[in-house]
Amino acid sequence: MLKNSIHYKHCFDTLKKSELFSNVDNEILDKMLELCQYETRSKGASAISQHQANDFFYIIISGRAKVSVYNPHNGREHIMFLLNSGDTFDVIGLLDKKWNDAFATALENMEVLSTTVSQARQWIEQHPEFNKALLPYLGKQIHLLANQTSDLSLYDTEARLSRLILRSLPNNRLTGDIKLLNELSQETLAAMVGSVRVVITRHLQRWKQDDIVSGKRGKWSVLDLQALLDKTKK
Amino acid sequence: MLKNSIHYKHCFDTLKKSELFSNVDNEILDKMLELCQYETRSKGASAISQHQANDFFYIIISGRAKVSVYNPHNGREHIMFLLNSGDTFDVIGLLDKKWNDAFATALENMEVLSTTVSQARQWIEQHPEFNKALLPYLGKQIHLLANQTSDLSLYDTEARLSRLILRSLPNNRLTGDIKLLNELSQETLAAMVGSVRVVITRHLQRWKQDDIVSGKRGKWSVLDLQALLDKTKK
DNA sequence: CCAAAACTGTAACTTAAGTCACATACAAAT
DNA sequence: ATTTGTATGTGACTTAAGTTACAGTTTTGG
Repeated sequence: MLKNSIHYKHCFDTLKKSELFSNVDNEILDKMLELCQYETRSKGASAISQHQANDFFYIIISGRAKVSVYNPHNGREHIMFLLNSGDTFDVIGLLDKKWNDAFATALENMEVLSTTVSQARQWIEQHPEFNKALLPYLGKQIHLLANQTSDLSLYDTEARLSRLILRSLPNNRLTGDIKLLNELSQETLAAMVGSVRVVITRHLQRWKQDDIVSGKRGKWSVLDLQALLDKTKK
Repeated sequence: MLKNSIHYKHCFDTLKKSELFSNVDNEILDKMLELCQYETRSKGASAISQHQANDFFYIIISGRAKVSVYNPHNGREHIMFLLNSGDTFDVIGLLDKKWNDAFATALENMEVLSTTVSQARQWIEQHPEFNKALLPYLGKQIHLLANQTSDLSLYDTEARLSRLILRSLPNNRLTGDIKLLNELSQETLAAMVGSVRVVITRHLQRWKQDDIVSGKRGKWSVLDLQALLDKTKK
């Protein structure tokens, strides 16, 4: 991307606010941006496919994406990560060469910066100070995966759904509207907790009967936080 | 550990053969070893407990350990990793500060090197060249977790068990004795695939009836590799 | 070498959580 | 406004995979 691009400042500022790049020196960030392409993806587009995996590396400027794996034999999908502004795809693929099962799909219209995986790898090698941000970022990803693994193995669908919801609540506001529930379809929620749509609907309706949540169809609120907490511990 | 310790050479040689430390310069490895304590753990001992997590960092010299999470409400365990000679616990805890759910237990008598987490972090910061080994090592851990997540979410217990077995087969020898099955109890296998012991027994006996495997009680062999492969794809 | 402990095999039973099918409700588009 | 498509709510049915219980077998440790 050329520095005089109309998108340049926007991208620069976004990265400056991100966890991964905020501490990178301005001049170095400038150089990095020059190596990237500014691209857009429209809702539903797969940002990268299984087949071209490992060829490109993306940094998200705006819009959300899901990273998922599929089982072709029963058509089910599992969503491993939701990616937001400042996130990358696929940082895991930078670490070694064997990550090709997952792929990303745009949930909304997106702006991304793209470069090649080898270029990104080079960049990491040449900027060891970047590891100060990279290692904690990787740590977060690992925690997310570890949580999913333990949830899937140790808890039932009701507990997993309540855990997902509670984890997504902003720390300061422990009740009221549930952003997560209201922004993602039940189908998507199901794919995030490793279940299917009907089961999610069932739990939500049951909770509604028991006055744990209220609302319907994309307008939910938590009424009884403690009850929801109890559900996570079965 | 003092350089004249009787364990010194043994430890040094082990690390020299490990993925993570083999490329560290001898002199630097010497310095590192000086900062570590040589300790032993007997079978069944928890190498580290949930409560003291993040205080100590261990490098395994000999013996195996499991890293697991528990659900206290139903008593079930899930094994996230098996650790071998050259592995560390907990490398994930080095990345950030929020990893305290998992704990390690010795499956056999073990020799370990211990140091503090802050010391290990310092060491990483002071030796950025170490990242060349660390990043792929982290990549492996992430792949393992990602595989577990997708297996748990997308496949049934039979597929998960066959996947575990097939992944553990040495690449060169695709049939014959199954090392993994024969060294781990069915209870342990169950905890690795996110199921319970009886279900594992059921599948194994069913496979035996169908001439896919043969043997019993810790002496199993694969008879029909293709059939086992087919099981992974349901 | 023997007793205790741990592991394995099997059966009967229960249930969470799938599948399938369809009606309804809302949203987007022309 | 009407149509088209997507998302949601609900019921009937099926089944994988849990739970419990117990007997037989092998290993371990004193």
